[in-house]
Order: sequence, then structure tokens, then C-alpha cells
Amino acid sequence: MAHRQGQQRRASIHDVASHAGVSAATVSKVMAGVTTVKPENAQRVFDAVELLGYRVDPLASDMRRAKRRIIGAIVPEFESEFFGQMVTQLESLAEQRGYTLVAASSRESEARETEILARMHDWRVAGVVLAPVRNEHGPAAAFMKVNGMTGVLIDRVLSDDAFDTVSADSAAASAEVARELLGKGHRHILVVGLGEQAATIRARLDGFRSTALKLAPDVRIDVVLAETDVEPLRAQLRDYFAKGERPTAVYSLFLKGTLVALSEFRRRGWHCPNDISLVGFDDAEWMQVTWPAIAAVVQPVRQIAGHAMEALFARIEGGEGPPIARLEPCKVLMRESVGSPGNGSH
Amino acid sequence: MAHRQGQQRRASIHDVASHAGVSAATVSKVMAGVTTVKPENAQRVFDAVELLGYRVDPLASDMRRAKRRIIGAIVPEFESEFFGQMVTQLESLAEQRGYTLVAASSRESEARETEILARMHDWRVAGVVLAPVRNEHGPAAAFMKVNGMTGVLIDRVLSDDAFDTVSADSAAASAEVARELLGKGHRHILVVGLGEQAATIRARLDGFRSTALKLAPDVRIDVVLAETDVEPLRAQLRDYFAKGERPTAVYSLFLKGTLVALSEFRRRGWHCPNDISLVGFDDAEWMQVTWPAIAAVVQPVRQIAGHAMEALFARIEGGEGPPIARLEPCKVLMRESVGSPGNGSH
DNA sequence: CAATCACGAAAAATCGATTTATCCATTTCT
DNA sequence: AGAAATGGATAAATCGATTTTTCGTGATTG
Repeated sequence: MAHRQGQQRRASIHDVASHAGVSAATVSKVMAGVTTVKPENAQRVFDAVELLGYRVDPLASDMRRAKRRIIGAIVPEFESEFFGQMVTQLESLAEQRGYTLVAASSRESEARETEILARMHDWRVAGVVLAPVRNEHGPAAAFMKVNGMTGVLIDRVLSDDAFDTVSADSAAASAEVARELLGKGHRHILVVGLGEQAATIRARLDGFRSTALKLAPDVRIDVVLAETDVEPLRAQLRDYFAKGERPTAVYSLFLKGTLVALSEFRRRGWHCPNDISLVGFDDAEWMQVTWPAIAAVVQPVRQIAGHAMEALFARIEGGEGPPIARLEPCKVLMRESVGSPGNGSH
Repeated sequence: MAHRQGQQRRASIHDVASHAGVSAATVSKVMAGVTTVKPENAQRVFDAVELLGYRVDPLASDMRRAKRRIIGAIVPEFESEFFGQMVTQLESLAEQRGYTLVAASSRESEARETEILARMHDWRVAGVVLAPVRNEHGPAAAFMKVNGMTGVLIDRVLSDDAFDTVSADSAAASAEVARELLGKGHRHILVVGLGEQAATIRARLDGFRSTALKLAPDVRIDVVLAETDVEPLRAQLRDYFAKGERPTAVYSLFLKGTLVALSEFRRRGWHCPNDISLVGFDDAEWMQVTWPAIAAVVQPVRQIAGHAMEALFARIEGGEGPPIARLEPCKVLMRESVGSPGNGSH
């Protein structure tokens, strides 16, 4: 761990200045690419920089600046494909603009979310992409407002009076799922979800229900909504089926719910789509290689990330005007896990 | 976006000092929790801090410090469950010690890896957890050495002469897979992998092959190794099967390979385990809810993260001694996708 | 030929803290 | 009583840059 090279102090602008025989101010100008420096001196500075392996110290450099070329990203978790792809996209887009993305996860805690935000504020980030734990009305968004931070809210949000928002058009996608399922003849459908993420889940549920009822007023829609965690949902679902309920299709409003549903089907020996149909919000790579392939609503991650960054940079560069709420269309992939009721063997 | 509060300049230590009627030095001491301050003055400082909403500016505060309470984490990608869980764990462990974790992804590029590392060095991180793209001999580890950075290498590494390493015991896990498959009677096995990640993939392949050959010298082991990307692997695999090769089991050395194998099986209408058996390195949540459940090697993410952070903090706190290479044991879950050859219908 | 400009570079102020050196009152010791 | 020690606070130096101001020199102009 101890190395000759590593021991010596990092070269400062003054070291470069004295090696090049100029003042620190001149070095600073050369590094900034200012043209009012005699080419000869500039060259000596470049040589000294090369020789000493000098790099501008961002801590010192940024101290006088109001904002740094850093974008903060806060997501509820890193463990899902969705947020993993989201952070990857955001990171790549930030890099393209010469910004550095600093990512952190709130791990589904609003308190942590606000703490991270405060820290990012201390770091003077130029802007923040926040995927709130719950919705746009939490303490984190409030903190951003009070402190005049620049930011964009994504995913579990609908619209806000202070920040631009970008999210998947959950309601429209749910409506399409409703059309598909009813079109196949389903008249008893179970919807499973997790309540905490209010904004999105509500949109998904309402979008589904209203469209379904419009198409077939006699349709029966059961809802199993857990408050916070996955395990209670599993228990509730187990109870539901244990009571003898036999919907012909299940629509899961989020990925974990799809997994829970599948594992319950498995436990009971039900196969898709013969015994029951299944559609889930959120696609995953594995869903197209399983038997059956699982039908899913694909969220447009790239579009959400792209428009979020576009909106954010527009604000960073001083863009004015009322906040814009974008809804990006989803794609619904009806795979083999969905069939018509009554084709099964039970 | 414009708010009264947000407009006004952030309070500095001097603002607090003048409000409290003391010097900036005194404020600094109070903030640092030094006891040699008259309680009365300390109280006035606290009041002023409260009133002005003062927070220490980390940029200024850290400027004189050699190291900041920041840990950098660099992973090859954010999109897999494995690295998602890893970053989550690392973040949580850093938080427990009062450090902030800054995560970034190299997106499978060694150049980017080194750039990120240089940036983190500029930020004076206290230490780095690096999951290198390829192995411990890349430019990133070299950079860390030259610059005397404190760090730990994880995942795609075996051991290093400068840094502690922590990774899954790929060889042992592969050996166990070999025992399981041979025990079930398999004598023609295909191993699929991606070559770039040299360190790990090689260990997995060698561990499998040596054990298999020891147990049954007559076993036939085919290997399909793609260089860099997934699509070439898919093509190679397709060719392999098209030639009429019919191994009775496939062992995939990494998650994406498992997906590729499954999708090829699907294309050809083969079912596990009747037509062919499948085991994959890397577990995922969905593998236990599909039909059949997919056998997998579970990497001990928590242990790897835990020991990596332990080792890192030991070094940060000045721990000396030669670098330690840890191998964490994996668990092999033999699920339904593995059976005995010849039980099938083809 | 003296006065004004332009150019390039250096000196000094600044950013917001921390830390060292100093200073002033008391209190304690001889 | 005078010297030394102590507690508590402040002034000043420092970290490593950027930015503003100042300065000197040579070129242009009235």
C-alpha cells in the first residue's frame, strides 16, 4: 500500500508556476484555455504540468463557483433492473454533457432521501434527478424548493408545481392491459400492488379499473394491496386464493408483485395461461425466456432518462417557464402468459 | 424554480460568527465539538446556527484535509441484480461508519474505469472499492498503486500484490457443480462463458473442468466462449447446436449466458430438465418462480461487501501488513432445471 | 515628444473553512 | 508582590485554486 510515488504531496498550481517561471494566475489561465497568454509561456506551463503530473484540484477550483459540474441522482433502490438501467442512462447522458453523475439510493426511506439531498446541496450540485420513494409531495421535494435547488422528479410522480416531472404513462398502459384482458374474455380479474408508492400505483389501478368498467360494466375486479412490504402482500395473496377465489387473470402493478404471483401459482400448481393469465407492470429480461413467456408492460427507461436530463439541463442553463409534466408511453407486450379464460384444464 | 428563500446566499461561518458575537475560529471549534469554549458562547453559536440554518461547507472544510469521509465504489454495470445488491450493501455499510458512498459504473470500459478513479482521487476519497472490468492487472489498479490510493478489489479478481481482494470462490463452486452434474450421470456437458472477464471466468472454467475430469476422465466438456459481447455468444451457441451437438447439460458461467442458453432452448423447443439440464453461475429472484426453477450458484453478496468494507476500513485506519486475498464460499442451489440424462423424451 | 492604448503578466483579494500563533485576563505559585 | 501558569478567545496563516486589480512595457496617436 505504501509506494514511493504515492507518498509525495500532490503538485499544486504554485509548483507548476515556479517550475514554469510564471505566476499562479498565468497557470490558471492556461488551464482554463484563455488565449491572452504568450504562446511561449503557455508551452512552458504545459511542460511543467506534464512533468509534475499536475491536475486541477476540484475542491479548490470549485470553492468560488456557485455550482459544480455535478448532477445528483437519487433512486429508491439499486437492485431492480428498472432503476439500474435508469441510473446507467442518466450517468451516460451526464457524461455526454461533461458532467459527473453522483448516484445514491434512498433505500425506500424518505428520511434518507432528504439527507442525501441535503448532502448534495452542500456539494453544490448543478441539479438533481430525484425518483422519490413515495411521490412528489414528500419532504425531499419540499427541501429542494426551500433551498432553491434545480431538479427534475421522475418515476413515482405525476406533476408538480415547482419541478418538471417525467414518468411512464401508467394510466394509459393500464388501460391497454384492461382492453387486452377484457378482449380475451376475462371478467374476473385480480389486481395486486403495493400501496406506499401512491402516485404511480394509484394511476395504474385507476387507469385499469376505469377502462375495464367502461368496456364491461359487469367485470369483477378484486384488489389486493399491501401497505409497505412484499411479504405481507404474499400473505394476503395466499389468503385470497385460500378463500377459494379464482380470478381468470392477474394484473400485477409492479415487478415484485409479478414474482409473488408467479410463486403463488407455482405453490398451487397452476400454470399460465391455462389455469390463470398473468400480466405484470415492468418488464425484465428473463420474462421472454421462460416457459411461458410473461406478458409485461415495458417502461420506456431511455425516454424517461432522456427527457429528464433534457429538462434538467434546460433549467440549469436558465430555462424559465412553468414546470412541465411529461408522461412517456409504455409498450404492452402480450406474451404467452395471457390466454382466454376457460381454455384451461381445471 | 425561483423562491425567496433560495435566492439568498448560503450562510457562512462568518455570518454565524457575527450573529453570535464571536470569532469564526470559535464557531469552527463549536461545530467541531471542542470543549474549550465557554458554554455561554457555545450556546450563542448554536442559536445563530439554528437561526441562519448554517451548515458547514464541505468544500471549504475538506480543502485542508488530506482525506474526506467518502468511499468511492466502481462497478462494471448497475443493471444486474448482483451489482445492484453489491452497491446497496456497500452504501449501507459506508453509511454505518459515517462515510458517504459515491457510486459509479465503468460500463465495462477500462478507460472509463481509470477516468472515474482519477476523479475520485481528485475528490480525495478515503478509499475505493473497485470491481474491475477485467481483473486485478488492469490500468485502474495500476493507477491506484502509482497514486498511493487506499482500496480493495472485488469480484473479478483473485489476488493482488498491493491490494486486498475479496471475491466469490468460483473454483470451489464450479467444482461442486461438476460433482453434482457428474453424479447425476452427465458425461457430455457444454460450458458457456464470456472471455473478457478473465479472472473469474477462468477460475470457474478451470474449477469445473479439473474436478469433472478427475471424477470421470471420459467426460466430454465442450466450451463456447465469446470474447466480449452477448450477441456473438448467442450466435456461437446457435451454431454449436445447429451442428447437431447434443450435450445433456449446460453450465453457464455468468447470468447473461444463462439467459442466452434458455432462449436457445426455447427456440429449439427443448425443455429443462427432460431435454437438457441447465445450471448457471449467479442466482436471480426469478429463477425460483419459473417452471422449471433454474439451478444456480448463489454468490455471497453480503459477505463479499462486508469483508471488502472491513478490509478497506482497516487500511484506512492505518492497518499494515501484506494484502489479503479472500474467497467467499458460494451456495449451489440444484433446482428443477437439473435432472439425469436420458429421462427425457427426445 | 508627451499622452494614450494595448497587451501580458504579476500581485492581491477572494472563496469558507481549519489550525497555529498570539494575546489578554485571571489564577496560582514562589 | 512579581512571575508563571492557565483558560478562553481572536488574529492571522493556510489549503489551492480563480478573479480582479495593478503594473510595466512597447506601440500608437495627437
